[in-house]
Amino acid sequence: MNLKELAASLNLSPTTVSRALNGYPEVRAETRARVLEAAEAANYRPNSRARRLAMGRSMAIGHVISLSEEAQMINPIFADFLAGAGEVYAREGYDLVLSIVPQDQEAAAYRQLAASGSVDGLMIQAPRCQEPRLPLLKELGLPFIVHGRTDTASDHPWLDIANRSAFKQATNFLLDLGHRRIALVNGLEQFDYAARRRRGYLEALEARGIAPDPAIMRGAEMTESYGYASAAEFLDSDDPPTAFLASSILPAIGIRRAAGERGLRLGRDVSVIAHDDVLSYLYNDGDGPAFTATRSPIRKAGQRCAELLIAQIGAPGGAPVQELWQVELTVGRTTGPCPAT
Amino acid sequence: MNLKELAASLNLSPTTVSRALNGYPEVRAETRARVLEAAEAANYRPNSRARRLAMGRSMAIGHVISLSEEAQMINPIFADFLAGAGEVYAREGYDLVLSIVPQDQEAAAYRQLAASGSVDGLMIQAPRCQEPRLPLLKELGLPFIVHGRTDTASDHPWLDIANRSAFKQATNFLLDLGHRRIALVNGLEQFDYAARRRRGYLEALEARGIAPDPAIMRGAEMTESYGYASAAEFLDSDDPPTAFLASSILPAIGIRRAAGERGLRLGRDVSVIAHDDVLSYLYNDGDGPAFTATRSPIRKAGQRCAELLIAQIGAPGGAPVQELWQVELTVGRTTGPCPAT
DNA sequence: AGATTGGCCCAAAGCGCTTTGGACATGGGC
DNA sequence: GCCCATGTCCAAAGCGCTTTGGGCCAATCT
Repeated sequence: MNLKELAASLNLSPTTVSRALNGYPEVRAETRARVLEAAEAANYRPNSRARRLAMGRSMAIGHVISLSEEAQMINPIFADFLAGAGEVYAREGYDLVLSIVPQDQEAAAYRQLAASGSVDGLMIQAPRCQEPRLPLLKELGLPFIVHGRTDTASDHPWLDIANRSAFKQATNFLLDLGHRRIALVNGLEQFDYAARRRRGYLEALEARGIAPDPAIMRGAEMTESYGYASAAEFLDSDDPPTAFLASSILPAIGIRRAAGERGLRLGRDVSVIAHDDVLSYLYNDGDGPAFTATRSPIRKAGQRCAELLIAQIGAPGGAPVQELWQVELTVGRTTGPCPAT
Repeated sequence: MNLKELAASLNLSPTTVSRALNGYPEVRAETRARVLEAAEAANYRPNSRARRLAMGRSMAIGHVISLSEEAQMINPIFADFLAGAGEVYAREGYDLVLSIVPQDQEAAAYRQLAASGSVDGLMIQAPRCQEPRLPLLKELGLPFIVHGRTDTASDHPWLDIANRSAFKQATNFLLDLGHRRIALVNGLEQFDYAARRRRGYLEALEARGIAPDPAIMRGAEMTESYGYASAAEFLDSDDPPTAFLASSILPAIGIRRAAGERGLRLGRDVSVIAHDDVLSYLYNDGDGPAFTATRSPIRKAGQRCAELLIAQIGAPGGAPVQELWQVELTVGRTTGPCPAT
């Protein structure tokens, strides 16, 4: 059933039917009702291919996820972000077009989406400190928003959390508990968020005159086994840390495992603070693990980014929206005073 | 730059340029080369909206993920499946259209994708025992493939792993180690895979004349905290199990935490077998946790499903492909003989 | 009364491709 | 020398919508 047939069955022109369905005013109320009813009855849905062509818009947002040697995996954090954004897209009538490509085809994927007009906007995740996609995005001329920031001054829309201050705060919290040897189990520090967290950690140490020790600072893909391996190595060293700062709940779980194997209890023998993206399947609350955590729901970020992007597509021009979200430190059961030596 | 302009710049007709670009034979080799070169130089990419309309195909596959009360989360398993499928789509020139909707809009989402012609095929994940989407899918008439099976006899394409036999095998393995009280920490048993796993578990028990105890059998969304809570409760009961069967690594991690808190060591005091979907960020190998596991990479399943679906779209008709993958039990360090009482 | 407005509707022109149905040479076979 | 196959190209007709630019008539204004 297409528009022409529907129009014929109503003895109306396609023009009128189209207008009735799309809410234009120049159609009598009675006629509109008749059209809507017939469309409903026939289960008519305008052909999106034709619609997109005629309107010159795709009603779709592109997400590109690139898999590299280092990050072979689809980051679990992406998934929750996607869920948040996806909810908004569905509500607003946008499609979500997801491109999953090898990293060396990342630029090509963006070009393809833009040049072929498959999407009306792009969602950019996990920017690096020096983000090579930025010049590309300017060139493409599509609306976009970055979840996160970059080193360089930016005049594009972004949304980020206060990573530096969160980790500074977390480090200070541990310092206040008497910990002096604090390990950093960070994400890949080529990513801006990880670099900022490291900076916050270093600033806090420096403010107390503590020299950072590279031997207990690390950055890698945030998996459980990475957290485990790092903690195992640190704890077995001559000068083990008494506290850990982890960039995600996943490595924190690994740290807990390593500690457990060594008979160490979190919050008593070893303290751990994790950044908690509030991943839905790693619920960290209530009766749960209750990691002390810097917490910021990644899913909410996805929602908000989607809203901002859609707003920008709807009304281009204007100053780029830039939102910085503060992060709360919630105290759980994995931190405690530094044990006496 | 569109086709007409490109053609004009080459003193050719749009017809010829289109044919040259799309590899049709009726174009001189020299002309084709000229066209390709010019297209490359101009960074020309055919407008996908127009292309889709003209071809009557969308070159896109739809995935619908519905969030319900019980499953508010985007399942981490979906993410890896998506990654696998996405790789194949990218390689084959298909877009991945992801709809994330509240469960009560699930059917509407499928209808919308189909009736508006946004996609050429549908990927169905996580079928329930009595899957309400199946009649809907038949009605829609789009090619689709189900990752998993259903109770009812089916004449549609699917790909599944041997869940029942895997869990039967795992249960037998524990029984052979002398365990008699084995807890089941399953996924939501409205889903077919979980029901089958339960059946495998029950069959193995029955074969040894052991009556299953509902008090240590459970099914829910497979989170870490679910595994933790279940294990905590079971272990603190009057008649605690000596072994656990978990439907995913995530609850298994929770079980490990509960055991650890109680001073119990996995593989010695308590045995655990998990089903391992080989989620990339929960790597279970090498130096890692090495859960004894029934293992089947969900990502590979995603790849294969995508391949099968695309093949079906390319050549409709023919008998539906149905693939059943066997699952290997890999012995890790979380299982051991039942401790003497 | 004639002129003007506004409400309602329609015909037709795109949107930028692909594809059908030729057109026009050229060359080989008889 | 004629015919037909072959190679190469093009004009034009869609694909199914949206949107522009009227047309017509009843209601309102002067």
